[in-house]
Amino acid sequence: MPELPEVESVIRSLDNSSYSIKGRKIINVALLWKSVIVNRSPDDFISSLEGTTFVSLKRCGKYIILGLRNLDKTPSDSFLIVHLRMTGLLFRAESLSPPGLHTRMVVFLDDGNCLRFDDSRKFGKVWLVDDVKSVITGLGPDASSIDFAGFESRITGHRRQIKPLLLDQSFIAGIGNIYADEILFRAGIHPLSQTDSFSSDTIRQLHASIISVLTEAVEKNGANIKDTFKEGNFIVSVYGREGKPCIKCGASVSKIRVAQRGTHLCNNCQSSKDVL
DNA sequence: CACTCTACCTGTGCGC
DNA sequence: TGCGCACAGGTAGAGT
Repeated sequence: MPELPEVESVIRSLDNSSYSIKGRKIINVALLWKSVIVNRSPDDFISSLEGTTFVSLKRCGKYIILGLRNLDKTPSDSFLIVHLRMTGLLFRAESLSPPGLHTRMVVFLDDGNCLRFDDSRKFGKVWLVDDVKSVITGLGPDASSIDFAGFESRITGHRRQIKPLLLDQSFIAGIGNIYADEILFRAGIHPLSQTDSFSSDTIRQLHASIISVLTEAVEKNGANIKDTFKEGNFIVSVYGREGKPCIKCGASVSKIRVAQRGTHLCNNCQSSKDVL
């Protein structure tokens, strides 16, 4: 389940010292499941991509933004935007390698490689736009780099349960279900806590946990959880560990539902005193 | 505004 | 063995 660290890892795998799609020209596109494209007809999508060259890669929250330029046209800049949702995989492969059962799109490059989008659940989405803002609207500041003052001023404007707030991409961008549980565990905060009950110390602790958990996970190329395509090395503390001993106190890790999401916590370490 | 529910999908793993 | 079903989770949109 790609969240901010996993998406960051995808970008780094497409742009590093041993290989980069930057400078590669698109010579052909195969759409194996047409509905993956949100905002264009398949023919328009393919013809608009062909002949363009990748010039930039960046991440906004969980969105992957691939900048393109067509040297034969004016205006020439466009953006291929990819959201992996839950099971999407975006990776480089050799053009001659056969597509998989769940391959939805293949972008063939001029160096014998291709950019492949696989997605078993078909939740992932792809856009081709001239203006990134037309897709990415209302996204909050990036969770991996938000400063304390900004975080504090945003959180004090809300009266909500903390876990759904962390998952709200318009509040801060990049956190998903796994890292929300990890962040709240590290901060010692119960996921049902009401944000308007937080002391300034609690807010400071929460902000520090967001930064430290995401920074460590990015450094380790994402979470080490089965089912994620590319095994990272970040070891989770509570996610998926229900019934197992808490790594801090040894009590049994609990699983509850919060906002319809499976939620893991240690009742001993994550104080319930702020819960209504 | 806060929250819940549903839809979108399909692979997995459970109980019977 | 195989069937049915709950479950997994990111996001949008409708409803309470």
